[in-house]
Order: sequence, then structure tokens, then C-alpha cells
Amino acid sequence: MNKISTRAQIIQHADQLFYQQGFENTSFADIAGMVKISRGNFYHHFKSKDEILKAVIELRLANTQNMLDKWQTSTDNPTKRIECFIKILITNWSKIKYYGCPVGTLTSELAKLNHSLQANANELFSLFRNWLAAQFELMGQVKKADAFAMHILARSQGVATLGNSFRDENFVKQEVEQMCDWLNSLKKQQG
Amino acid sequence: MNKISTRAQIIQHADQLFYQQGFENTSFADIAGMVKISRGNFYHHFKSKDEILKAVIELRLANTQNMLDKWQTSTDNPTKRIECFIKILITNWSKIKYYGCPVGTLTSELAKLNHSLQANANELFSLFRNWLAAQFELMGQVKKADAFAMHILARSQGVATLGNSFRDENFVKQEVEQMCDWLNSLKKQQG
DNA sequence: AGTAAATTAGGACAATTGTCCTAATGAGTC
DNA sequence: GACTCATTAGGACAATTGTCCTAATTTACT
Repeated sequence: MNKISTRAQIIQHADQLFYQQGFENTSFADIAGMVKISRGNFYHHFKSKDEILKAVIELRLANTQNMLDKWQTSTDNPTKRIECFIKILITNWSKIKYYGCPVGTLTSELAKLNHSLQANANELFSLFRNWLAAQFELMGQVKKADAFAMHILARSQGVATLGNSFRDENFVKQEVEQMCDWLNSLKKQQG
Repeated sequence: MNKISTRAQIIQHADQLFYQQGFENTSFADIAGMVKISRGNFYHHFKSKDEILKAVIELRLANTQNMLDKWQTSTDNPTKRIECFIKILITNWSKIKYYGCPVGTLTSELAKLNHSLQANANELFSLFRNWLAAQFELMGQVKKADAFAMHILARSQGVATLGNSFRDENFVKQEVEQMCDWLNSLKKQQG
């Protein structure tokens, strides 16, 4: 039957709900309703709500790594790889429009809760940061690689937040284009 | 005695707590503890928690307008005015470091809650957006004024989110400098 | 001083929260 | 078929939530 384990189902639905409703605002009852199990059953799989969050972050880290790996094999051109990253804003626009960036909104929420898993969530940013920096290095921007990575990360983050707030797809498209222009202007400077 | 009214005190402390802990995560008990009044007393001043949020947003709108007005009178140079905006990231760094941008984090949270006051919170962004656009117009950038306003708004927002996540002041300073450089390069293009 | 209104404290209220316990059911092994 | 262990359902639990009610107190005005 190849049935998905209950544990995996809990993580999967929690991932979705934490993104759409926020972590604090998502209750056990919400997740139980989605997975269609009883509330008491949770504690056989997870000791606490925080453990679910931990598992969700680990899932997101794995999914993100998979995505980065795919981009890595899809082309040898580091500039094109970075463009893949920039264009997630458009690829995932239908979700970003309503729920913002899954990484940024989570880290922001955990910061306000002063939650013990802040560092884990920040790893999601670090994953992108390090991968982007590696691409910039391949472009020959060894010295500025990390600064450029943070720059692109920040701009994407801001576009997601503003795009979510104003629900304006054209704005997102324009900013994506500008970021790609900036990226390609670096190549020329270098070559 | 010139005592601050209870209502004003509630709004003031709620403003602070909503920023530091988030709206949903701040309870009546939290606010009551700060103002030092009984919980039941709230409903003489506000019909519901949402009404407090509404009042808090109105307070923030008023405070923001005051800040913009001050910048407006502090100099005739629109470029310098925009620099004032960009540099809030540094001015308010000690708070942003721990709680992020008060506007961005609120709109993001309300989006996830699908809250009825989303539009009110977004007005905070609009206030900055329109003021920035007016400054860009004064700089002679009539056609691109709004796009530039959104651009600066988005970049500031992203820097606040990443700055909050990584707690990195140097990154913030670098990005602020780059934004100012970009701003001043526009002036040269024009003149 | 006396009266009316505004303000306050304190607690009741049902609903929901995360957590935990126990008994029943399931599957797989000998 | 009997036994073991994993999984599940259902409910108990105290704590907290936003909301509302009532009685007491304070304030303001005649």
C-alpha cells in the first residue's frame, strides 16, 4: 500500500498550517483535524508542540536542500542558478501572495515569541545564504560573495513582504527583473 | 496632574506589546499587567481586542505621520529626506534587532490570521509609500516615483527581516550605505 | 452636601489551549 | 491461537483565553 506514516502526515500538515496560519495560531486540534486522528494520539509521535515544529523545520531544510541540488544539476552557469532563486518569487507567487515567505515569516514569528528554536529556523536562511555565496564565488566574486548573497536574500525577502501586503504581482515581477539585471551587470563587470 | 488617561495608557502599552510579542500572542492579562488595571475594566474602554488593535494602528499612523512631517520641515532636499527614511534601520536598530520592523511584522501576522484589520495595517505601508513617492517626484523622477518608493520600501523591509534574523549590525549598515549610494546616483542621472 | 455619571475591581463564563493517562485496537511473531 | 509491542481513541486535566456582568468606588456638577 505504501501508506505514508502517521508521523510523516502530521509533519506534512503541520508544515502547511504553520505556513498558512502561523505556528502559535495553529493548534493541535487544527492539525488533528487535517490528519484525521485524535488529539491524544499526538503524544505517541511527538513529546510536545515544539517537537513538531522542530520536525517541520527539518523537513523544510531537507526540501530546500533538494531544491538547491536540483538547481545545481540543472545548469553549470552560476548566474542562471541564482536567477532560479530570484524567480521563486514568481514561481511561488500564488502562495506568497497570501502567506508571505515561509522562511521570513517563521523566523519573524519565532523572534517575537523568543522561541528556543529560533536558531533552527535561521538555518533555513543560512542554507540559502551559503548556497548563494558559493554561486557568487563561482562567478568570480570571491571577496563580495557573502555580502552579495545577503543582498539578494534581503531584497527577495522585502519583495515577498511588500508583495504579500499589497498583493501586487506586477511589483514583484518588476523587482525580480531588476534583481536579474543587477546580477547580470556583475558578470559584465567581471568579464 | 496632567495624568495620561487609562485609555491612552492601554493603547500605549498594547502598542509596545504587540510589537515585541505579536498581536495574537499578547493577552489581555499581559496588557492589564502593564497598565495595572483589572482585566474586566477593559470593556469599559474597548469592546474587543480587535478594537484595541484598531486604536494601536491609528496611534502608529499618527506617530508615523508626525515623523514624516518632521523630516519634511527638517530640510528642503528630498534626497536627504529619503535618506532619513533609509537610516531608520540604524536609528531603531536596537529594537529591530529583536523585534524586526513594526510595520512588516504586523502586516505579515495579520495576513496569516486573515484578520479583518489587514487593510488598516497596510495603510502604514501606504503612508511611507506615498510620502517616498512624493519625494522622488520632487527629485524629478515623476514617472518612476512610485516604483522607486516601493523599491526602497522593499529593500528596507528585507534588511530589517534579515538583520533581525542574523542580528548583524554590519550587514544593516552596509545595505543602508548601498541604498544611499543608489539614491544619490539617481540625482546625478537626473542633473 | 447631594446626586448622577464615569470609572473601576473582581469574578463568572464557556471555550480552547497543550499536556497527559488509560483502555482498546491493531499488526506481526512465535 | 497466544503473546508482544506499536498505534490509536477518547477523555481528563489545569491553565489560559476573550468576553461579559455586577457591585463598589471615584469623579464631576448642581
